[in-house]
Amino acid sequence: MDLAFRALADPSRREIIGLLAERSRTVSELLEHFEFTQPALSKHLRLLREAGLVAVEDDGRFRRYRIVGEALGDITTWLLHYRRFWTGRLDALGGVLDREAKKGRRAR
Amino acid sequence: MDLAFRALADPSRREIIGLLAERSRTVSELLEHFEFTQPALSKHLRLLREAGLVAVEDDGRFRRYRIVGEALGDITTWLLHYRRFWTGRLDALGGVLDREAKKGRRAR
DNA sequence: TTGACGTATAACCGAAGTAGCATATACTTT
DNA sequence: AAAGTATATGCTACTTCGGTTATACGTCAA
Repeated sequence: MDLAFRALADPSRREIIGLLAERSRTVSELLEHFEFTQPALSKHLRLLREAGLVAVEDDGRFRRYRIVGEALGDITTWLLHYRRFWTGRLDALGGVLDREAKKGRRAR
Repeated sequence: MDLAFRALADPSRREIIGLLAERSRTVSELLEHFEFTQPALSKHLRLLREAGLVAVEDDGRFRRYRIVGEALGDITTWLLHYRRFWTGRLDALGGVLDREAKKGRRAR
């Protein structure tokens, strides 16, 4: 989990996750959204890969990145152990989660 | 959020959160659970403080630490935007969260 | 008031992370 | 095979991290 938390500690990498959440993208597509250089992006992607947060797939001469949910799930599960500490938000959160849980059951 | 994610990237600091989740503790109480020195612990605690994850209160000559939920809530909320990526776990998670949501409603 | 206790900070260390530039690798098209 | 495009890695300089020892400071007890 260290790697996942560390990877998400950087705003650019969180933004990458946000972009990949919309749809999978190649490196050059991702690059359009950032100011920094391509090697810098590749390094961010490597960290995200090593943290298990994203995966790559060869796509001709491109490399297509996508989100891998498991690592995100791991750390979220860890965090949810402490959800009672922000119970002020439990109303809003609870609503969302309750709906989500129902959806989950329905899908089963 | 950078600081919170970064603070949680260290296993010792996550353990501190776990200990403080049981109950608030003084520095020396926390120290019993670790191998490293007191200054090392103080540094971890400083990072957790700066990330807004914990707060201190003077208690005579002791300093008592406790969890502050808001920062945990912030990052968890961020992560939950991507929960659809680990829907395989949604069953187990959904069960927990559903119960939690019900408890929230009951407590209201 | 003196001394022990509890905690924080400072100074320092080696290891590891970060950013920019240059370069290597790999696939595609001609 | 050559040239172009897409992506990854190396290198170097700089910063940060996690730990240590030494020390400062406030509080309590005697």
